[in-house]
Amino acid sequence: MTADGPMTTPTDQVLSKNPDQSPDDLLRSKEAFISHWGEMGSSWGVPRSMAEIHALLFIEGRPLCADEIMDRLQVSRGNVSTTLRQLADWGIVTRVRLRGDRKDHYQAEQDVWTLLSLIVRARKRRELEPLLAALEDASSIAREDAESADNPRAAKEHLARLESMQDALKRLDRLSDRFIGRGGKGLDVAVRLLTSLL
Amino acid sequence: MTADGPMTTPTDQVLSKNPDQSPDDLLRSKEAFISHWGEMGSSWGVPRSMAEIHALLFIEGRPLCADEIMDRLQVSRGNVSTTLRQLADWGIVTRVRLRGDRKDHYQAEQDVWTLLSLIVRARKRRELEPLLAALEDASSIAREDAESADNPRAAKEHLARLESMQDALKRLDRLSDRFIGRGGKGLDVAVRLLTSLL
DNA sequence: ACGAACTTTCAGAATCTTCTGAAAGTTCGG
DNA sequence: CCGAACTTTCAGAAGATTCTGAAAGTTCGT
Repeated sequence: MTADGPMTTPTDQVLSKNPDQSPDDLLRSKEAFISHWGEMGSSWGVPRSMAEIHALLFIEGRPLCADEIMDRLQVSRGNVSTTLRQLADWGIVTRVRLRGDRKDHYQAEQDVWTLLSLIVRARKRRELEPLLAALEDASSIAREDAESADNPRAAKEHLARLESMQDALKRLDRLSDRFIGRGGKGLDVAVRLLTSLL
Repeated sequence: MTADGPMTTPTDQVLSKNPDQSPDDLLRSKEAFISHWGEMGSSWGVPRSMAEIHALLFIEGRPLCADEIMDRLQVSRGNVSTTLRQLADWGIVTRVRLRGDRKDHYQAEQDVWTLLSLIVRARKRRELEPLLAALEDASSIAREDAESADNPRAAKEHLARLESMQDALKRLDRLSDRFIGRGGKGLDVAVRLLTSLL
């Protein structure tokens, strides 16, 4: 610890004397990030408060406890508890125990590419995979039907459409397995690769 | 409801003689596709009925009019009208005029890669770009602050976090411009490329 | 210019999602 | 084992989104 100032308990930053100017630009910038991230989340089917809680943890960088989150974002304890669990399930937030404090603290993944990979992985599991399974079923039905239908032409065209959709999604599915694979750098690598090639 | 007047739409294929077996497997397969696509849409922030209308048009392949959509999916005329306009704005459905019929008919893009590109393009415009603009602002604030703050250390770390997020998203943004760029085959090409390289 | 055919609009209803908060559950030091 | 500290749960409230349907608007043939 370098002594380049008085006691720097991280939380105090907000309360520090701000003699003349700015009504705390740092805080304003954080809040801006939080609300825009929340906004984006909500248009992608992620509850706004979940995205905001994640944004707060990401932008603070340090582990926060439930109470601090409640205060900063004005959300209920129940909501915070439930949401943190989900974020932890996705793997983009980790529970951290601070010495001498019984409270759970939570810290967000700080590497953006790893973060994006984890998000992709979670959504792929929850949404893409079930859809693929369903398409598989629909194709089976269609395939059987294509044999013994009174209109084999229509049945075949239908099957072709289903399969073209299935093929494309399967390809994306397999591809994302690789991105996501080990580490979390897969996505980063893929993006750099494409950028240089295309 | 909404069963007024004599309707002699081409939907009658459904009613074709089905002597002994199947309670129409073709139709069942279509419905399965429609409801799963609707399901997926709704978990990605697309209104279920919008996804279903798109699914119906995609899986039928031929141009359908508002009345046929209303009948098949049991949704209101207003909903169909509004939704079709949005789908047309996204570019994944096109209005088609059929000779000798005053009704508008709508047809869905049939190439899956083109379809996916169009979806990506629309969402990028609606959501990614505004977020990037906001991040730009937040970074400016943070950058100014980093100079004249009482805690330059904290300010710098904050700025670094903001910028790492911004960089990653910008990269994705630029990359998707290229995928989407010409034709609609860009995505297809990118996916094949990656699959062969990774 | 009129009216029939068709489409769009939009206020309010219906529905679905998310959030709250208090009670129940858990954990841990002593 | 008790009680304080903390977390989780979940029924119902609040809020947001989506849908309906009837009225208004548009277009087109005559």
